[in-house]
Amino acid sequence: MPTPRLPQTAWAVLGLLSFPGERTGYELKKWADSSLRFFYGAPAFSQIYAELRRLEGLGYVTSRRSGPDEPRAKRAYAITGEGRAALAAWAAGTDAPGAVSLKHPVLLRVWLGHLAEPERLRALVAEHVAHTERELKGVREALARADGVEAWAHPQIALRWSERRLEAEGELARGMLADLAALGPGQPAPDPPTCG
Amino acid sequence: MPTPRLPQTAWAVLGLLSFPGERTGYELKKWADSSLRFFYGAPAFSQIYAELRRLEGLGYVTSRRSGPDEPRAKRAYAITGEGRAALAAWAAGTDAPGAVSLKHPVLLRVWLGHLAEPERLRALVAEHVAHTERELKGVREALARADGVEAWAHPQIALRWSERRLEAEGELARGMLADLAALGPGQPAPDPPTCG
DNA sequence: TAGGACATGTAATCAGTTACATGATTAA
DNA sequence: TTAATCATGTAACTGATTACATGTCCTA
Repeated sequence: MPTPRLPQTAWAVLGLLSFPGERTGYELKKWADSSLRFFYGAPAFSQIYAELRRLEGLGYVTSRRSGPDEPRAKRAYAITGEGRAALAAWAAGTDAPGAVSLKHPVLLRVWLGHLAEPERLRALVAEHVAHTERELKGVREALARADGVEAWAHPQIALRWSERRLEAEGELARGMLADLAALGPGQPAPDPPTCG
Repeated sequence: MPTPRLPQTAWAVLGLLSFPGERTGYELKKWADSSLRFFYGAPAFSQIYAELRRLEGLGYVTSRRSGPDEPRAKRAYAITGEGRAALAAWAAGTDAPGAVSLKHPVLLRVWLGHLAEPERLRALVAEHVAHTERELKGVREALARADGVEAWAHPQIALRWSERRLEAEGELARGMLADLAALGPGQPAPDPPTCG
């Protein structure tokens, strides 16, 4: 059977399980929140559980419930040989990976800057710089946790990339602040919303 | 009436119409493809048309069909005073703009590098560098088109940000290539997919 | 006169989120 | 004993894409 076409998120969830050990959906979500999210985003709980069910249907993971047979007992998942093979086939796929998708609400507002108060715009970007700083802290913590674990060499590279990318994000925002300032006070204030 | 809660994409489409002139859905799509996409992504044709209908329902845009009354005649849209006021209110909104969303398929594969051939991984990232170069060309063309038009000062800042961000993306990829190389040939080849 | 760009739209589907419900376990 | 965290799931919705249908206008 050829590898079925699955959304990237399904491969991401399966990927989370490709590292040694078995884990619950809840744990997967926590892990995604603390590292996957820096370069791919973290799916909601409900979607992780849905993906796990789909992957189990495909035989890519197996689950073991740890309460005897209460409904909704804790359920730990592990990847199967088949799952590992399918994931490797996907990773090796010679077709181009999908396009990078970037949706940047801050930029959207700057782009529309002609309708905003210059000061408000400046504050928005400044807040983004501060937020980026906080994100950077998060990525560094993840990096510290992954440090020295030989099985996590590649995740570490991804996190290092994320760290540098957040540093760049801060730089970029500061550059934009300068561009905004260079517009000068000659810039007209936005139309008063006295519509007609 | 308070500004209704709309998806960011609706504001983006309305934003496209906030610059002088009236345009068709088709033109909006072309414009989104050549500049909005670098920092926010470009919605599909079908979605642009859908958003335009919604915006017209809200009274934020008006349309003028240029064929007499054939169905599906060319239809040019323009923003209304109400639309401009709503957009300005949204832009000024003190609530935090949504989170930056980044989905990077290349990073997803690098993160899962333990299942791939090192050489394949290297090729993947190298291709990404080449792709980034082509994107950079696109952004520079857009920048050239916007050059000197006083009404496009803010779009220009957004494009300048995009240019720098693509330069950084290339840098980042090259850094990752180095990290990958530093893993050395001591790295074990992936499990042969002889599953069990 | 054929092909490509212009132009608009429908239908089907899907990916993904939010809100909600439920209950066990653990720590203050 | 109360709150937080752990843990799993359903239901409803919606944002957005893909594939398709249709037709005009312009140009090589």
